[in-house]
Amino acid sequence: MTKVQKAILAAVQHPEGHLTADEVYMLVKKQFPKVALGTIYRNLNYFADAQLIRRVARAGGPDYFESNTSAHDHVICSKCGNMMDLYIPELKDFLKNKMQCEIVSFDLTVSCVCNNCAEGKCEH
Amino acid sequence: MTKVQKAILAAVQHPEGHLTADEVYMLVKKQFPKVALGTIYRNLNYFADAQLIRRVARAGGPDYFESNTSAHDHVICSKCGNMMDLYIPELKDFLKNKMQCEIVSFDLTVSCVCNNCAEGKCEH
DNA sequence: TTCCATGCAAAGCGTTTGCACACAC
DNA sequence: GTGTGTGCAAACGCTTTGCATGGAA
Repeated sequence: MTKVQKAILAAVQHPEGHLTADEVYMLVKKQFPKVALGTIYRNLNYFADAQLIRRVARAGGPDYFESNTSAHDHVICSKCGNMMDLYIPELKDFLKNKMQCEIVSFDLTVSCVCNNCAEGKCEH
Repeated sequence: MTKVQKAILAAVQHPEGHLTADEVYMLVKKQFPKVALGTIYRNLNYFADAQLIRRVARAGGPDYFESNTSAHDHVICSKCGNMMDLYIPELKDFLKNKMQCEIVSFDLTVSCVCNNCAEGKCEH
């Protein structure tokens, strides 16, 4: 693995972090000023295919990349836009009972006002 | 309301239909050959803002537009790509109990093999 | 005449890709 | 030397936007 690749992986591996390709780009650029955005994308896709990281595709905005590859969904704060992990282990079975076809996968994103925003102390 | 606007609305109002802007464009073009894609988008957005239709945003592909504005989610067949409506009335309360923040909205898309594809008689 | 919807084309955004170079082994 | 990762720039798909025209009231 290349130095650049290590830096990209390290950037994404921020725990609980959900970074856009551009944010990864900015981080890696500090260490390797000549790195190209294409390289970032190429390697993020490579890592995602290899299941080392997970790509969280979003409509109407850039995709996010996260190191948490375990099955989970996401919450996005409608005020600050911060993305957080969401674990609902029972959801899969709940859905399975509602469908009349075999579930291949599912994608849930909940939008809500995060506690920090609700308390007016959000730093995002 | 303009003739073009009526044609756009009529195209989307296909029951159970989920059309991309481009598909609407093709349909309206039959009636108004000089119509522009920008006009399609402008009016689809206008209608969506007015709650006359609903925009179903998708990551990694064009958005869909549907006339069904009631609260519901979607199933997409992983084989043929056909999109269908999904009604799970209990889902909202189910999620409400799982979250520690106030839900603003949520978006669920289930991917599965539709019955037609499973039986090998899918026309899509 | 006034106004707003339209056609057209250009630009926008996020992402991918072709190509030649450069580095590591 | 051989090969694969890289920088760079162009192109991509979908969508939005600026602007001048045209049609309806």
